[in-house]
Amino acid sequence: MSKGLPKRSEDYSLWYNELVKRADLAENSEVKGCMIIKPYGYSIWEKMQAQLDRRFKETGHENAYFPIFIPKSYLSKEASHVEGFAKECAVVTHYRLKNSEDGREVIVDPDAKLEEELIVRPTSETVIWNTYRNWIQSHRDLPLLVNQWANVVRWEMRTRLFLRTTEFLWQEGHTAHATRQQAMDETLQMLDIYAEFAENFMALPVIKGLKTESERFAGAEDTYCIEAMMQDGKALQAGTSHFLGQNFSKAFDVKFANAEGGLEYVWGTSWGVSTRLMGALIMAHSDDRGLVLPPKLAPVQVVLVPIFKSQEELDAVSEKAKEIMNKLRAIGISVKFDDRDTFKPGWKFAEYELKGVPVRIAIGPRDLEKNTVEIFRRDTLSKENLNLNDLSIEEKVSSLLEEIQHSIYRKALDFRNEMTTEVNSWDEFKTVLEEKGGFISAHWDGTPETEEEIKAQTKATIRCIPLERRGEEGHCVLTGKTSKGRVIFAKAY
RNA sequence: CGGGGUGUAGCGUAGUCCGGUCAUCGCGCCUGCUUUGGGAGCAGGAGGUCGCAGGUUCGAAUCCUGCCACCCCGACCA
Repeated sequence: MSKGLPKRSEDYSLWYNELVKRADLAENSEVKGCMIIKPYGYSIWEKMQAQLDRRFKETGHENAYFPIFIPKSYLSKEASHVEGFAKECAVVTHYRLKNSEDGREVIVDPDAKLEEELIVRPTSETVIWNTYRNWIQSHRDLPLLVNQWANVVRWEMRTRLFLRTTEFLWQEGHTAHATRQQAMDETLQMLDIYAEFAENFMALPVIKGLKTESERFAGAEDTYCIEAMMQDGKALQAGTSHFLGQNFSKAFDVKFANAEGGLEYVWGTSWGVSTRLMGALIMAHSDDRGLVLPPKLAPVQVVLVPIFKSQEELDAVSEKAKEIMNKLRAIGISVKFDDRDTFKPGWKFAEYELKGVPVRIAIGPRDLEKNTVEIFRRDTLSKENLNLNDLSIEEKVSSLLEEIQHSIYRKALDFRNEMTTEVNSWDEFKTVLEEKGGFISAHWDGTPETEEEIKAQTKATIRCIPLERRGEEGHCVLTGKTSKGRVIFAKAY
């Protein structure tokens, strides 16, 4: 078996799957469609969680936890919500097991049938709005700004590690407001938080936009999203923020007494990002050697690899390595010193590249003589010899980490720009989509019928109507009818 | 649920048409020696109801029947 990964350019899916497994991020569970997130992968998710959670708290949100089980009747209360979710849910019908007659296996006890089935949450709007009815009476109870970190289950037909798994981890915010404007402000605020997180921490450029009616969340009045481009030119929806209007407050009868003494339905939002972000992170930056992690999310930012032949050499090198490690840790850089003698340096180099550690420092006997180290950056694969007499290692590493963070963002942005094409005719649309891929910026007549027809012919969907688009009248790329502006088309995950 | 594949050691595989020293090879694992600045070399070793159940045969990984599981393409989708 070859030790390298499959080539990204040859088989993108195979490359992705192998990378996820080999870099120790996750693996398929024996339970179909479910994923086991391994410790290394989970530690990246934890870093993402920490940053997002910090921003949620800074903007006044609090965490809470709601049940995983939803009585079936709750799901029937919001008509379009039923449409959107009813088909893909796991259902609990019984609450007890018993031994079979011959005692050789465990069976579902037929006597333990639930009167009302419980649905394993595909999302929590219904349980939460059912609860909000009791929490909200007055305008003084508003706004109610709650987030929960949870798992949800959607019984998808086809799954893919991180991008679409039967069970996934996410964060879902659910807020209630006194006015339409406040709810809309919240919706857009959270969209901004997602976009900033993607760009500043994941080094992932995203397009903020509005979903079309057919791509809208079931039960929302408007769905906003951030869309990212992967290295194969396909689009990935990386996060959504929904303006729910009064749909759920009406369905669950959540009213408040306003300052004038009148009774009104509250205005809602919900917003979420999931472990799919892990998939986005992996697919956006990685190469044929493995993962490339942005320093701000790397569980290990710097790895120190000693080169030695004997215990004496290791002792001498270790002393120097630990000195460097302490200096780096003192300024908040996460450092791992890998002094295992069960693996050789070359093996370690390859391993940490596979795992995406941004910076590697190698120190051997030759370095001790000259007071140097070899420093390697993962994103560009370039090596440099540093003389420690001439510079401060802390300053060097910390500026290098910043440089890497910036550089991989820039690279992803350049790629996206290069892979975004403005097209003005149907022939051009099909040619570009087929031969180049990526995002296509084109005029659309605004009808679901046209959108559907384009999807049927090309598999491309409207990823979003960008929030920042210049006012430009035009003609629909398919029908030639008038259009108020360009939208982003792409094949999507 | 449609269409196409595949099940052989922890992983990846050869062998299946043409039944008979055929259970192959690589990775990984274990032991020893030599190695250690880019995934080490050599020697030895452990590990298998060939997906399951029947059948044909002197003899089945191989042929036949049934079942099961998984993968890929579609429908579904954060």
